Formats: sequence, structure tokens, C-alpha cells
Amino acid sequence: MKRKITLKQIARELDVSISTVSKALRNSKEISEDTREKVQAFAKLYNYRPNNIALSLKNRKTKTIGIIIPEIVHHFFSKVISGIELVANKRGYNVIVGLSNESFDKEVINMEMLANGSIDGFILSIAKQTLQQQDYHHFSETISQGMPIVMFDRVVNDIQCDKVIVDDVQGAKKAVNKLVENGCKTIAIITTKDYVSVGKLRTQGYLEALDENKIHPEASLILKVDDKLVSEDYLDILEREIEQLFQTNKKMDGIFAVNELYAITAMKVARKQNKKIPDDIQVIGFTDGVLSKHATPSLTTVSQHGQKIGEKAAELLIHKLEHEDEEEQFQTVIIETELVERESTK
Amino acid sequence: MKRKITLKQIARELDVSISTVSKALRNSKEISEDTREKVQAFAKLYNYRPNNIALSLKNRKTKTIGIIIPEIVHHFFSKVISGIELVANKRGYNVIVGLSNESFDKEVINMEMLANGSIDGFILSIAKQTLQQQDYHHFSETISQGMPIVMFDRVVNDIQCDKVIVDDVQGAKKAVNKLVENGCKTIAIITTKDYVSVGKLRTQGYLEALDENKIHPEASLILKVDDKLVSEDYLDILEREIEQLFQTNKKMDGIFAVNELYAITAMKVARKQNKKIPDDIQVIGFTDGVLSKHATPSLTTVSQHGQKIGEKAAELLIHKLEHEDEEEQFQTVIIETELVERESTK
DNA sequence: ATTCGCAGCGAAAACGTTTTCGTGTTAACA
DNA sequence: TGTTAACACGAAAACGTTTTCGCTGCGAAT
Repeated sequence: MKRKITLKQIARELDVSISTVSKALRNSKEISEDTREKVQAFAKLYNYRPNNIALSLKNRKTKTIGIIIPEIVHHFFSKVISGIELVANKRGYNVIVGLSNESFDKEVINMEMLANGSIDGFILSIAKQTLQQQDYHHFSETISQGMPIVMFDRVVNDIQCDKVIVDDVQGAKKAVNKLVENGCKTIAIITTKDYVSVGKLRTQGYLEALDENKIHPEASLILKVDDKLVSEDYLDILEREIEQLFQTNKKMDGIFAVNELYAITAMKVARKQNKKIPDDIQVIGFTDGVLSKHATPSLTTVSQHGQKIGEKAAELLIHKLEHEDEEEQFQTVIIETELVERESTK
Repeated sequence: MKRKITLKQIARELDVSISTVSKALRNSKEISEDTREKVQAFAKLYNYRPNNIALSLKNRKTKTIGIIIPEIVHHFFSKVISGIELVANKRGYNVIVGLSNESFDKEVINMEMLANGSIDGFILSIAKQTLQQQDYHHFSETISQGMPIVMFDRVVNDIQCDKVIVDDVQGAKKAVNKLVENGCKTIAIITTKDYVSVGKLRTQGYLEALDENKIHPEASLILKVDDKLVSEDYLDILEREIEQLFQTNKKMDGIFAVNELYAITAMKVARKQNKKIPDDIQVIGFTDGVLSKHATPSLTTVSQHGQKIGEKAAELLIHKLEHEDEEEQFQTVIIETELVERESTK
């Protein structure tokens, strides 16, 4: 079990100084060709690689990006990571992941763990609990210490930083418009309580689309699910609420759900009630995950392009890291949504 | 944009030496109560946190675990990460993720990037391409340099290290036995080509279970899908091969699929052929993902407990890291599978 | 013979810690 | 008064790099 070899050891073996070895390996013209070859051969033989930690300390750069997300077992977030990792690696960066589990405390702790030198900057999506408490001091402190942050998806206006978001309003409008085009007259929305910004925005898009199509919105067609309950019987409760929705709205012929799970569950309920999809009722979801693609019938969704979001976020962060001299100015990039049509719509 | 404060700056401000500051913050008895309080107050005021990189360099430990997996957009792998992260964080470790994308080269590069000081040890699952080429030099080199590795799920016998696996053979037997119990007479398997170890093992379990139940295996009932094709029309091809399976085996009344996707697709094909699930034909999958839970009918599967695998792997690695003195000996932990019964079986 | 320039190399500082080993001051003791 | 012990603190090394600067020796130019 030989430890990794260092410059010092090479220097000792070859009876030259550490500086000479370092320069020889970097092909400095200061070193004679003789010595250079000798050193390089020796280094190659012992498979020398510069120690990253020492480099990080010296350069005060770690070439590592910290990601904080609410959970990783989630198609959208893992897509985003995948995108971040892609461009990060291409530009010589590593990626270190922290999970907040939607908890404020874990978000803070995780950020503190990473902020002390381990990384050069953050890419993050805010935990639900943080959004509720509206306590963002950990973000502003991090930024004021000179560590850039890029937020994606779940962002907040109070913090000055780069952001990558999806046009939720527009995406929702695309979905509802599609339903209208396809002849739906009574369109429901299954959404979340308002403190989740994306739920709120998608609801807004739904209302705007109805308005533009001169359809009068009805309270009974708007189902706001409390997504705080993550218990075992969450699914049951969800299903029952949706059944209720069907009961009170017999003429309902279109459903827009703000996520995959709600949409899938709606289809399940529809089937139970012997409604044919898409003939009797059409369904559109949001977020293009595995469920949408493999459900039967497969689900028409508004795709958010998670991978692209990750790529863009990484680009923004790396740009900021490598152009610190430029004057601070923050941008908010909007990734276009796309309506992916499948079998759940006509 | 004030940079993070260091010991040196505190020392200068308070007109004491760096060592004094360091000791004062660690509550050394060497330092007078007066000075201690003064230093601690100042440090608190400026929110001092020791620089992780400097600590890593000094201690030659990073308190960071490197994970290399084939892909992250995959329920099983993200579950595993989630498990690793859970116990790692609890024990003060961070987690840094590299993706191999099933490619040998990316696996090697990623490991090299991390092995030069960035991490203390690896937890990994081997890329398909690596398994095919059977080139494992990067693993043995890493290990011989004193960096411990824990492999999970896709492991290989040639390498001496801790391993966490699922009892694939046993899991497959559970599934097939269940089908037999439920009255199935003609049971097919949809599996992968043999170089994927898990596919091979699950096939073996299938055969063993048949044998134990005195059922004669038939070649036409064994469908080996080539999972190298990851193209757009992958799903189409898969579907057609499964249709073929149905055609040639009219009496087939049970299907065991080695993953979720194959199982879901089998159910889709069954529905097309107007076979009722589970009345005409029963289906069991492997890996407990989102698809299984939310499919209609929901899918009976052999759950692998990805989270537990991750937790166990992290425990093994951290133990090895913190007990380097103990004599080397490697264990292979087997995580029990569990048959989760849902609607696709009687 | 003196100066100059240059090639080739080494010493040392710096990044931010922790820790070992002094060192000076004061109080207590014989 | 001289010795010792306790106390409070600082200097320096070490982790592994990179880089600046200085030094040495030698051939060429004056």
C-alpha cells in the first residue's frame, strides 16, 4: 500500500530541488532538456499526479461546484444534476451534492459545511420549509462572502443572484390552450397550495389561459392539494380528493395537473369512473418524467427540460467564477417549456 | 464582498500570535481565560469557520466520499445516493458525485479526478462498458494506493474490496415461486444479455426456481434483450420483441422481468393483446421504482432497497476509513430483497 | 583581464491550519 | 537571594503545490 508520490519524494530520489521537479513537469524552459526528461520519466513511472487539495489551497480555488437540492430521488432534480455535471466536467469542475430534504435546517447546515473552502460556488433549489419561513439569511451571507450562487426552479426575488427558471405561467397556458383547442369546455386544475412558487405560477397561467379563451373560472374546478403530507396514505388522500373533484364536476372534460403524480392519479381515478382517456376526458401534466412516458395511456406533459436547466445554471456559475473581475450583474434565464403530446390528449 | 476571515487576520487584529488564536478557539487550557474570551468573541462576531481545504491538507483527510455511478437519472441509483448521503452526513462526511454514463473512459477519468486528494474513498457501481471489457486496472490501482473502495450492485469478483449486493438469484426465485404459487404454468423471463451480472444472476434464479418446481425451462420463454441500444426507438424494438414473445407462447400466463421497464412494457403489450392482468397473465418486475408503484395495474416487484444498500456501503467505507490500523479484510454484505405484492399478481 | 548575459538550478514564501517545543515572566519556596 | 514550577504565549514545522527571485558558473564580448 504505497501512498501517492509527491514532488518532494521525486526531488529526493533524483537529487534535485522541489522547484526543479515542479518546473520540469510543467515544461518550463528554465530547466535543461536533460533534467526535464529525467524528471518526467520518473514521474510517469510512479504515476505522479498533483495533489488537488494542495492546489486548491494555493490557488484558493477548488474547481468544485456545490449543489443543494431538496431531494435527489426525483426525476427532475436528477436530470438537473446530470446537466450540471455534464458542463462542469467538461470545464474541469467537480460536483458535490448536498440534500436538504426540504428542511430549512439541513439546507443551512449543508451550505455551511460546503462554504468553508470546499467549493467555489453554489447551484441550488430552495427547500419548501425555507420558502415557507421566508428566511434567506444563509443565502445573502454566502453571497456577501464572495461566493456566487445560482438558483434554479425554486427561486426567490429577494436574493440578488443568477437564476434559471422555467416559464411556469407560459407553460401552464400552453397546456390549457391545448385543452381548449382540443375542444374541452370544462377544464380543472390540480395544483398545490400557494406557497410553492411553481404551483402558484402554474395556477396563474391556468387562470390567464381561461381568461384569454373567455372561459369563466370556477372555484370548484380548482383543487389545491396540500403537499406537506408526505405520509404513507398521501396517495389515498390525493386519490380521494380527486374523486371528489370528479363528483362535483360531472361535466369536466379536461384536467391540467401541475405535476406528474397528480396527473397520473387523475387518470387512475378517471379509469375507475369508466371515463375514457382521451375521449371523455383529456389530461395534461407538468414535468416530463418517467411516469409520463410509460403510463398507459402515456401522458401529454409540459416538459421543463431539466437537463438544460442544469447546463445553463452551470454555465452561469462557471462564467461568474472565471470572470470575477467583471462588474456584478445578475441575469435570470428562462428555459422554454415544451408541450410533449402523447396519448392522453386528442 | 469581504473574504472569509482567517486565523492570521484575527491574530493581527487582536495583536496575538496565530497559535494563540487557534488554541483559544479550541479551548486549550494553555490560554488564559481573558484571551480566550476575547478571541472567541471576535471570531464569533466575524463568523469564523476553519478552512476545510487547509484542514484536509494538514490532516491528509478530506472527510469526503466519492461516488461513481453509471447514471443518476435512475430511481435505484438516486435511492442509493440518498442512503449514502444520509449516513455520510451523519458522520461528518460530504459526498461528491461522478457519473460514468456507462462509459469506461469516463469512469477512469472521473476516478482519476477524484483520487488525487479530493476524497478519502470510493463507493461505486461499475459501468456496463467496463464490465464488458473486463478492464479493472483503475480499481486495483486506486486500492493499491491506499484508497478504499466499496462496490455495490454491479460488482466484480476479481477486485478485493468491500461489496454490497442484492441477492439477485434469491430475489428472482422469490418472484418465480410466487408466480408458480399463484397458479402460473408457463412462465417467461425478460432479461438482459449475460454480461450484465445482475441480468445473468436473475436468469439463473429463474432457472433454479423452475427446476425446484419441476417445470421444464423452454428456450422460447427466455427473452434476452440487448440493452446496449439506447437509441430513440429502443422502446419500439423492446415492444416488438415482447410481442414476438407473446406470439410464440400463446399459453404464457406469467412473466418475470428483470427490471421495471421490461415489466411495464410487457403489461402494455398484454393489454394490446387483450389479456387481462392479473387474470390472464401475471407480471412481476425487479427494482422498486416509481413506475411500479404508479402503473395501472400497479406492479408486483422484487424490491432491492436501494436506500439500505447506500447506507450499508457508506457504513462499510467510513468504518474502513476510520479503522485503517485494523488488518485488512473484506466483506460482502447481502441486502435481502423483498417481494412487494401489488395488483399485477393474484 | 574585466564585465556582461544567460542558462540552470535552488531557496523561500505563500495558501490556512494544528501542534510541538521553546521562552519569558511571575509567584512560591528553601 | 537563588531555584523552581506554573502559566501564558510565540516560533516554527508540516501538509503539497507554484512561483518569484537570487545565485552560481561559464562563454562571449569589450
